[in-house]
Amino acid sequence: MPANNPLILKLTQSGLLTEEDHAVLTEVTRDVRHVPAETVLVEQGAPVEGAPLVVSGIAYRYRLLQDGRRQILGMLLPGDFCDLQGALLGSSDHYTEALTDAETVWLTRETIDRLTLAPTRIARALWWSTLVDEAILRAWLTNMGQQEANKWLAHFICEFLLRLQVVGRAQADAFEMPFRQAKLADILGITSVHVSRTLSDLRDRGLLDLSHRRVKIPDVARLRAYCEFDPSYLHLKRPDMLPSTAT
Amino acid sequence: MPANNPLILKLTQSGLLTEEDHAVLTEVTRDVRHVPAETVLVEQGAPVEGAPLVVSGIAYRYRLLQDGRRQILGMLLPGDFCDLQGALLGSSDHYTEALTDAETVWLTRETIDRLTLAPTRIARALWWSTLVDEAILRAWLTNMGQQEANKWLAHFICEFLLRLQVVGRAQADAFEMPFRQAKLADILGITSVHVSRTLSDLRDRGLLDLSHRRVKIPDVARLRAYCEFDPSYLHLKRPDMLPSTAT
DNA sequence: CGTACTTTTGAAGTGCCTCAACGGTAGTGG
DNA sequence: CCACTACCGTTGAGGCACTTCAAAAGTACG
Repeated sequence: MPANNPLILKLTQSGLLTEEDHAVLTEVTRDVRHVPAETVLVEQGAPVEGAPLVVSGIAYRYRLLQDGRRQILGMLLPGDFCDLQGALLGSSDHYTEALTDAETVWLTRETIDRLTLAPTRIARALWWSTLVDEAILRAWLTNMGQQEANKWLAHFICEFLLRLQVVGRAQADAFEMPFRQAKLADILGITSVHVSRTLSDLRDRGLLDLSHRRVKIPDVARLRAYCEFDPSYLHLKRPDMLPSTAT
Repeated sequence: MPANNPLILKLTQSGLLTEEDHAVLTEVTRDVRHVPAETVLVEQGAPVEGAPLVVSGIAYRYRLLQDGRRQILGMLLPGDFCDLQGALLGSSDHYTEALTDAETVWLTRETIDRLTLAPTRIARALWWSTLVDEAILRAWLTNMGQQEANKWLAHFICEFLLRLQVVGRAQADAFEMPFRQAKLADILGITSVHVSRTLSDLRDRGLLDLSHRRVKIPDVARLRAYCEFDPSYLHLKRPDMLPSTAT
């Protein structure tokens, strides 16, 4: 794995890691495996042995209801663990699936125990990362409960843009949307028909343009103000960082 | 603090603690402080020093929007940390407030560091408990996104009943509801008017009776089936345990 | 250039909201 | 024990956000 190991990039945001920790993390994330899009990485209910880590590409978590409806619970970017929760709790309460073609590293149960039971700062940094995941869930819940669809969609775009920028997968005001409107609907908890109408509405307001899988934001500050986006819940060191290299 | 320390009761569910760990936890939760209902325990945005633990009574987390609307993000029962997240991340992204009169213990930053940076199983058990909190958030998000109000309300009641039973605060099919319909509305993300109609609907179906602050469930299995309640996400050792002593 | 899939648009229906009034339920003081 | 007061919960009527069903238009790919 190259020097810009996304796990190290991410955990550095916790401010906890030392140089030696970098070496340990580099060593345990050596064995990269390629998976095609739509591969199920973790199955709901099944006992979990080890934890997959996303190195490149994007994955997502979701839950299924009895009638087949689906709620997407989170997006996993490079540097994110697919299911550290499941590995530590013993079983997962949701599915995790590759959204795009992706590269993953599977940490074994032994490696996880070694990292999390040892008196290192790595354990705390990994804990930190699950706490940030939890903070994102609280933000989603707030939007789902209190905001109408266009503000909630705008908020999701603001969050996704920023998270992509952190790992160098977005420009300052644009990025490639790696999924279709049907999945956006499963994220927001609305129908794909309404996603289409909501996108038209935001386009008409000049806040957001999504076409040909590409999101372009005319004025990021205005979009943020519109949906009350406050990035502090992501606990980034540089929450207003801007440009970076593209995909 | 008595022998039935709720923190120990809760963390025992993780299956990680030894007898020595119990002694350590007993020692750090000695200094109980009483707070009246509606006391703000953790403020959104403020830097967090130490973490309050609920010993008796009930607290809850919430977020405020600019216009004053509120989304409740979780209920905290005896044995739950109010804001371990905030203590570890450095600042909290939401408010935590006592719902009823409550007893709390404040763990200092030093104690938290000692417990979470040491190579003990306590650190893992505390991490385990934040992961269960996260699993509850995923369940709430799924209900909020995919279920109509009466199923979501029923699901919340099933979860709350079970969590109260674990700490001995509910009977097999009934419990005292410690809050009014307006707060139930802020939990579910609907208006209090609609909470009232939804409760009438569930009462008419014979699934649930809430009156004079007391919830009575004629047939728990039927209510669970109605809202697709599957308690595995709570990661309890005995998910179908039933009776216990009342408050 | 056709085929399959996504997105858009329209029309009608439903769940939930808003506003407003009425009824119930404590708690307080006479 | 009864008034008075202050909420809380219930009910009704009308409106809006989102859904459902269906068809048309746009897009990607062999």
